[in-house]
Amino acid sequence: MSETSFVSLNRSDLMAREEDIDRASRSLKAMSHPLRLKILCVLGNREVSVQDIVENVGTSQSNISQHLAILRDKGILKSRKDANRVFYKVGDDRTLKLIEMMQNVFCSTH
Amino acid sequence: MSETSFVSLNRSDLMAREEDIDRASRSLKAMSHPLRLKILCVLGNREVSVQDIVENVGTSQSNISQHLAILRDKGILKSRKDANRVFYKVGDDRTLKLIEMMQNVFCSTH
DNA sequence: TTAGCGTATTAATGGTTTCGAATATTAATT
DNA sequence: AATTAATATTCGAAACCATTAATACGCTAA
Repeated sequence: MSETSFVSLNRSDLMAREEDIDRASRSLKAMSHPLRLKILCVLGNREVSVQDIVENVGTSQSNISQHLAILRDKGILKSRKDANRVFYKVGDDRTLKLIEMMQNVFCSTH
Repeated sequence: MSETSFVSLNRSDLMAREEDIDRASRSLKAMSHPLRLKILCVLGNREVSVQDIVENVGTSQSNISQHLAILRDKGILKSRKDANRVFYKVGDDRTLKLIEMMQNVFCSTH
């Protein structure tokens, strides 16, 4: 009875597991910086060079590079080197889907 | 047929505007702490008392209260006082939808 | 080989977040 | 009025994050 009324401790809840929570919050945290979110929006489902990201996002190359490193290290972006340049893209379909969904939720032109 | 093809540098893009980006990143940031994400998952579409949140999330009352304040101040939660207790719920449908979508994306039991 | 481009790294600084502990507030109960 | 219950607030220390500036690295082309 002390387990509260109907406020579900139910372990079968979606996202009930700590592991899911931690994974999700790590990803969200990585995405929740304005520059990083903008990077993700610039990328969308394409593969874009650092150069182009810098131009489109609008901060220094060094700053972009650091944010890209964070997104890469957290498993959100993948990179590919081609000669002189490095191309980034969103690493998996789940994340891409989440970005699209955030656009749905947050974008006013819509 | 909407978004599979390109997601572009095009300035008419969804989430192209700084304002959307900032709003989105503020919300994401508020949601991206493990305890706060867990609070949101415990809430779902229901209204739950602080007491029950404390029991279900598992940290001190003070800590929960601080996290609830952050979520409330950022416009993610709304609260209602009933005598001695305070009940919280997710503040708007957009946010609720986002939470559901994150569950879709991140939860393994699924 | 040198020069130059594109990208990454490092270090220093300043800013923000987090948590525990203590205390305050408010409402109900005795 | 005093006590207890539920929630909120404040403070300070530690940890963490972001930005700039400077520099390094790796590649390509003269």
